[in-house]
Amino acid sequence: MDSTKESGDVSSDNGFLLRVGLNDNKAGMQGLDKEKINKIIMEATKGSRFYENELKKDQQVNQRIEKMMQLKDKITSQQLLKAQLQVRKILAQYDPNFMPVGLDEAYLNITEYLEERQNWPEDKRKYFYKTDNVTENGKQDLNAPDELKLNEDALSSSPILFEDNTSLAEEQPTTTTHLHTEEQRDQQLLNSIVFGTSAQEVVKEIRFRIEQKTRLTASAGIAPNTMLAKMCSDQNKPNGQFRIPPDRQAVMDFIKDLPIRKVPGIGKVTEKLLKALGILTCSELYQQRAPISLLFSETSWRNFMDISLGLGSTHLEKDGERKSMSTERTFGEMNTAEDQYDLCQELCKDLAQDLQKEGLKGKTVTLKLKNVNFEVKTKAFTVLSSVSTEEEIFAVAKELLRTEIDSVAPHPLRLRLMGVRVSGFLNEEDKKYQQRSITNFLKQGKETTVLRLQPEKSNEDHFTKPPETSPRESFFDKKRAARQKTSQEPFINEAVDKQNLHDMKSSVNPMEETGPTIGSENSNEVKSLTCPVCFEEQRSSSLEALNRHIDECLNGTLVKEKIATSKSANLRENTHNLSPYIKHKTSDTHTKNKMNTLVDVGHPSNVSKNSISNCTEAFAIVPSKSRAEKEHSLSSDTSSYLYLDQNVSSKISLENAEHCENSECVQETKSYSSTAIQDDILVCPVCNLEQKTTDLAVFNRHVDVCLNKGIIQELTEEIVCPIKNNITENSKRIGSLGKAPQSMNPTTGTKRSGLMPPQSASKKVKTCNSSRNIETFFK
DNA sequence: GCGGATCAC
DNA sequence: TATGGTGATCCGC
Repeated sequence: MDSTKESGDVSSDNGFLLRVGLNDNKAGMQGLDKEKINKIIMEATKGSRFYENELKKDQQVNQRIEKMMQLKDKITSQQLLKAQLQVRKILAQYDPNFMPVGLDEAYLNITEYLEERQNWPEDKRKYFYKTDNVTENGKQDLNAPDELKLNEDALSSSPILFEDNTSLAEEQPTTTTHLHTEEQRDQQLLNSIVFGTSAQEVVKEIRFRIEQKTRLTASAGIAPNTMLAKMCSDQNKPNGQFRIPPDRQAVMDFIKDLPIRKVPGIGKVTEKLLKALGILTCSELYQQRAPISLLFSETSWRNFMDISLGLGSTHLEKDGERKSMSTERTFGEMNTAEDQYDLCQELCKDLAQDLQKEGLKGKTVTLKLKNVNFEVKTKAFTVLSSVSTEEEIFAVAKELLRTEIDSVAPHPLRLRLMGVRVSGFLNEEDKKYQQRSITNFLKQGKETTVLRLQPEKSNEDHFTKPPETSPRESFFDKKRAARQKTSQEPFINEAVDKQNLHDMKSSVNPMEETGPTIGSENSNEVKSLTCPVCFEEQRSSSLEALNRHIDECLNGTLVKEKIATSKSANLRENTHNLSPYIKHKTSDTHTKNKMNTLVDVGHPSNVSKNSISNCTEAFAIVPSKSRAEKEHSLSSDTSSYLYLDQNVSSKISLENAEHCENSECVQETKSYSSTAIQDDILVCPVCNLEQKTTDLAVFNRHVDVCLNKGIIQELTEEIVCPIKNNITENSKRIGSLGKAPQSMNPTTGTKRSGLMPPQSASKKVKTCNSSRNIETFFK
């Protein structure tokens, strides 16, 4: 914000000097001390009517500029949006399930379309292009459809953007119906083009239509899989296409001398690492597979091998659910805590708005900081419930920021970037569940938790003032102090405590933030005392007695709950209903290694130097979202990848049994075993009692009961939603597979199965143990 | 889960 | 060319 203001001032100064100051562009004026002279002029004229008037006029011009820029942003974003829609409409005709990548790329599987097209009459494959003056340059005969690259002159000299022309011939690839005169007819025929039935032809057609419609050119790659298609699209970059036939030899020929950097997924760093091993090309990647297997992770090695063999994904995954959302900002050095908290809150506000637009609630808040030395640091914290509002996010982010500020005190944090991210989104089911449990929890536990807190005086406004440095007493303070054996980062403890407070919305101070989910009304009135842990109403009205009870409850000494150890199947349902601590994941099928045909359509009118007139204009029109995005759009491609499912030659498969092990499963196993399971003994993190059972479903149920005793009944009565997961099977694996290799391919590995609720067992459990100190705390 | 790092666009 | 912004993933803890 400051930087904007600054640059605004600077530019207006410059503008003003342009008006009043010395113009040294004239002949014979070079070499003079321009600045000095300008200074003298300014001084001399300052205060004069002329000066004032010039100033006024200059300001008016500045205002005009500002308005103009706003308008420009508006226009450009609309136009780009329109172009995007148009392109997508076209692509959908070739593959309704095409996969967009970003704003300007897409993968298509045109196998089916191609089959269908084989029998199409010529008329159905004929398109018209419109030009301003056909006769002018005589280059309109697009007679080179057999060339790999479309006649560039022809394509780029058809610069009509059919803005409002809905009767655009391109839309109706039939001939004469809308022609009125012979002349028009001849004209149209002259400007028509028929595309063939091959993949190459189809892709040419697509590119042609895109350009006619939007004036954006595109590059394309056609290959047996997405990876190859993408690399193909690079081959004839500005406004061209390239095809690798679905043939093993062709693939290997293509791959052979390809620099590894061309491979999607291999970036600057990986390139350098491999280079150090003398690996520059894909074939060298294969030759050096032995050392690579020793020097890189299993995942990386597999990925490298896939690359060197030309293997890539052959199915287009639908856009998965979003996994995180963030916002960040770069600025000139910011070093006062106050500014930093303010900015942090602003980011939270923006993020909250974005989250709410998509109706998302997440559990993990991550603060990202970049200092003036460009060093990046992230700090994350996961809450027990979820966050979505500005206040909720800020409550966490603020604490994360506070730690960082404190960590360098008394020096200031010298920041150049700050960002806030929310991840760990709840699915619909979780949302319902959380809402229920939180409301119930609060209903029942609110008063007591309020009472449990130490009185506090401050009226501090957390949102605008730097928070005090001394941690406040809170719900868990005593417990923590008593139990904490390992020394923890002070911040984390504090944050956890505060978050617990926050979760319970149990502000001691009514002036303090009160979340929207629960009002603070009556929070001072105590009618009954209910233990927030076991939800049992307490007979004694003595707060001390209650506190003692809570202590005991947390210690587990009061928990008499006996969990049945039977492994009855219906536990699965219960587990699900209560809270899905453990869920079985389906393994993603590793389909990657089929040799299929993939096409990559298009680059953007990559503003190649020779087609600038054609493309620049179109690309200058870019959404207003960010300057960076604009620049990016100016320099990159609208590529679409076409995927042809022509099965081919040798199927080189790296698949083996390990692929059955979904990486998430493995990870779950690992983390779970590191938290709750040790040597097959399950210890409830709430009551701290050893559980006799080894059945995780049973164990989970116990944890549920422990945590949500009051709510459980209600939920089990109301929600019946059987799941298919085989928990028993899963639970058997857990513990024994703790060190199973993570074998998924990065492109398919960590995608969540659409059928499965995203909350994994480990996540839930880990949430309970939500941070290291909580874990310790419970122990 | 956390934090650092890499990568794509 | 360098720098930004957003989102995803991996890896070692």
